[in-house]
Amino acid sequence: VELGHFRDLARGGGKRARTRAALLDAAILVVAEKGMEALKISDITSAAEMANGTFYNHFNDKDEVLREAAYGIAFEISRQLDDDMKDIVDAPTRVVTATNSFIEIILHKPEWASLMLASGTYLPQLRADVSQFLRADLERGVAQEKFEVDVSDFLLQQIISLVTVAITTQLEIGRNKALNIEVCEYIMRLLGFSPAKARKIVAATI
Amino acid sequence: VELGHFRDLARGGGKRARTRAALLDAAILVVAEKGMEALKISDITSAAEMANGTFYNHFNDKDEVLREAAYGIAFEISRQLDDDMKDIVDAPTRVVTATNSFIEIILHKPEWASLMLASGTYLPQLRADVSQFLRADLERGVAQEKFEVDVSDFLLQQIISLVTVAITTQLEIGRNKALNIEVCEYIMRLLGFSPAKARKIVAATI
Amino acid sequence: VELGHFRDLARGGGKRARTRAALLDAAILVVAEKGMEALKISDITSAAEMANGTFYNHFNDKDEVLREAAYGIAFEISRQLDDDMKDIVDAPTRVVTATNSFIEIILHKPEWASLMLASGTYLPQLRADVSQFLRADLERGVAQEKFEVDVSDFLLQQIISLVTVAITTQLEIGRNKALNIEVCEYIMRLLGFSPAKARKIVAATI
Amino acid sequence: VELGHFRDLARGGGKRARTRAALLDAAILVVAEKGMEALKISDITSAAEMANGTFYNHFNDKDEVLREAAYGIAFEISRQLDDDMKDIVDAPTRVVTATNSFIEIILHKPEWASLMLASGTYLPQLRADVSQFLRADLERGVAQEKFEVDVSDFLLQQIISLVTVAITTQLEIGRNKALNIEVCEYIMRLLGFSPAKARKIVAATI
DNA sequence: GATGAATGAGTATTCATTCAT
DNA sequence: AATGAATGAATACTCATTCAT
Repeated sequence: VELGHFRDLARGGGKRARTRAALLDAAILVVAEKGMEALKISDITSAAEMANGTFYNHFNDKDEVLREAAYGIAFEISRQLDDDMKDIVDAPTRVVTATNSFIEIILHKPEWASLMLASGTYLPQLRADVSQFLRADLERGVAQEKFEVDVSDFLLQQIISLVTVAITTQLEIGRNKALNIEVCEYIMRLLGFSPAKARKIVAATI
Repeated sequence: VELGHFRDLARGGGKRARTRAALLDAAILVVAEKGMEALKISDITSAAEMANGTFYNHFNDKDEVLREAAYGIAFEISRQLDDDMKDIVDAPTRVVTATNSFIEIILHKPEWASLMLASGTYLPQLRADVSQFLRADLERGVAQEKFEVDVSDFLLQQIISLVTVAITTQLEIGRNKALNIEVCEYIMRLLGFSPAKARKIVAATI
Repeated sequence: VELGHFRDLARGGGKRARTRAALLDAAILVVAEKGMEALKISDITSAAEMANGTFYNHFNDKDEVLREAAYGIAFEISRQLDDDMKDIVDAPTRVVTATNSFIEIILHKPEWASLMLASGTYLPQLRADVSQFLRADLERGVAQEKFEVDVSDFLLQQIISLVTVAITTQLEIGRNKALNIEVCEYIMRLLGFSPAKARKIVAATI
Repeated sequence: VELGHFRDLARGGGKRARTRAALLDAAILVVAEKGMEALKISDITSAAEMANGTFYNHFNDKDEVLREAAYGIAFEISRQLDDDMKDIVDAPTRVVTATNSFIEIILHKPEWASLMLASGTYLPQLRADVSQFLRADLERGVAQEKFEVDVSDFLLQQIISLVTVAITTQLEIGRNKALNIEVCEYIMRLLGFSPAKARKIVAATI
């Protein structure tokens, strides 16, 4: 059988770690199915095929398990993004690659999507952490005199919101590569490139 | 005392209409304070200084009162926007004006903001209705050969998300005219204008 | 239009009497549709096309309107039964006639049935009042040396229960003359007649 | 202390089974005290000395607990009746024995009576199940050329209603053996026996 | 007298949390 | 550590009753 991400990490660990991992995986699945609001502890434990009381041996409350799951996922996504981007120096190429890879990673694990998107609202710290990577690339682009913007939190939020829309749209209507290209072009335009230049950069990258 | 929007409309109406209006106003306030998820019927009735049973004389459930409140607000916003825009023919000017006015209207009634923003998720029909105005202006801009985009639902969602971020940011950090200018410039860039042209259009408009 | 029984009686009376009568008629209808347990005051007033507050101008509570309606119906049934029986002296003939007529009257006004049947449980006084007519005929039959029974409350209840079953069965499966004959024969048997004699008496009467 | 019927059955079972049994016993008691209509979940749980939420760990709603209690009681009554009747072949003797034993069993457990009697109305299936035993004995009696009747649902209802009256009367005025004899004689009369023969059969049996 | 809006006590139901086993 | 039964606070919703118009 296919294990969830956390159970996979916990393979070979102790029983406690494996139980905990199973709860984290279950929490992710349940959020994907029912959303964060409708989430019940008993949904998590029954998805993990455990007694409901077991939950409290590992977490104090709903928020705790969700926070931990969200950070775990975010960490894994960062790891994969780092992999994809470690040799790229050109800032526009980095931003386009990051955008496209991020969307692709999430759409390959759609059960992660709900939690990630909701965390934007529920876990401001997570959003801030994630933003730092983007901020670095934007500042790099400004330094390279490629981007014509002031790098600010507001700008970061704007770009993140464009990416978020690209993800939610594809979760609704199904995967669609063209939308990835489209959103990358819009981001490039937003960063100061002309439509033609934006198209060229994106086409050269993904 | 200052009345809420609905009580204001209901002035001179019958007792039933006034009570109903008070509940709509109260629902808006409570959503602004606690969010839509945490909303309890008893919050609404106690904010309206009524017995909880009174709620059910006027609405069947939470959704009904929220839907009605959201549509009422949307209608009022549309009315004001129409006012601001009735004589503008240039598409970019229309888009910039609409964006700026919309943000200003919401920020003048911050208690409307939560409901409006949440309605994007909860009332897809409302979002679709509102989108039509924007779509018309985008298509006008394409016809005028000012905008270099394909008008699609995806594009509409992208632009709406930029505006949404501008609102939520100002709700958090306080009103800031510069952000209105910034988001309008980004939208102009996204629609195909160069940074310089975008700046000029926005500066000429707001 | 056809009026209910009480409005019919109240024709020509004052407005107050007519409103009251309309409520009594409405109560009967609603009991017939929903049963006594599910009965709501607002059901009665809306069936009577009145405001719910009007109810309390005429009755103190549910029980009062139901009691009054039940007695009114019982009185009307008695009147009709008296009519059918005033010239009959033979006790077995009286009992068979009463049984058959009672069932027929109720089945002609099926909206009366629910209230009458329920009143057996809810209004012991009504049941006792009605029983007196039957008791008189039974005692007459004993005096005539036709019935071989001790007349007791228990016996009355037994006979009434047989009649009740005949009514409820026909309310469920539809009217069926044969069941009237059958129940009359069973009552005659119960009162001491042989099956053959019972059949003859019933056949001669209805 | 004396346990209720279900707790008695559940002795030695697990905690879950015992709690469930306690709720079933409590439901029976509460129905006996207040009737089925007035029954509240909180009545049941407080009679069982539990928190109200516990009810929902075991039953979905009122109907479910009542249905289960009614079937449990009916099963126990059947068991006892079977015991009393297993060696009796003569149909009239069987009917008289069954009638008398049924009444006696119920009057020994008066808290069962309300539920059983109400179940006639609320659980048509239960009534139908119970009727089958009576039907078998009536058909046996017809085959033995002892009973002069057509066996029909209507006849079954009639006899059941006579028994029901015998029970309710004794619940009201106290136990009274003579009424058992009386109702058995009436049933025998109804099945075609003369008063004298009916008396003899009943006297020989109980 | 009639109206019907407002009231609020009463009840069912859910679910996070505890804790004995 | 895991279990899962029990708990009870929280909340939605109903409807008899009141009372100002």
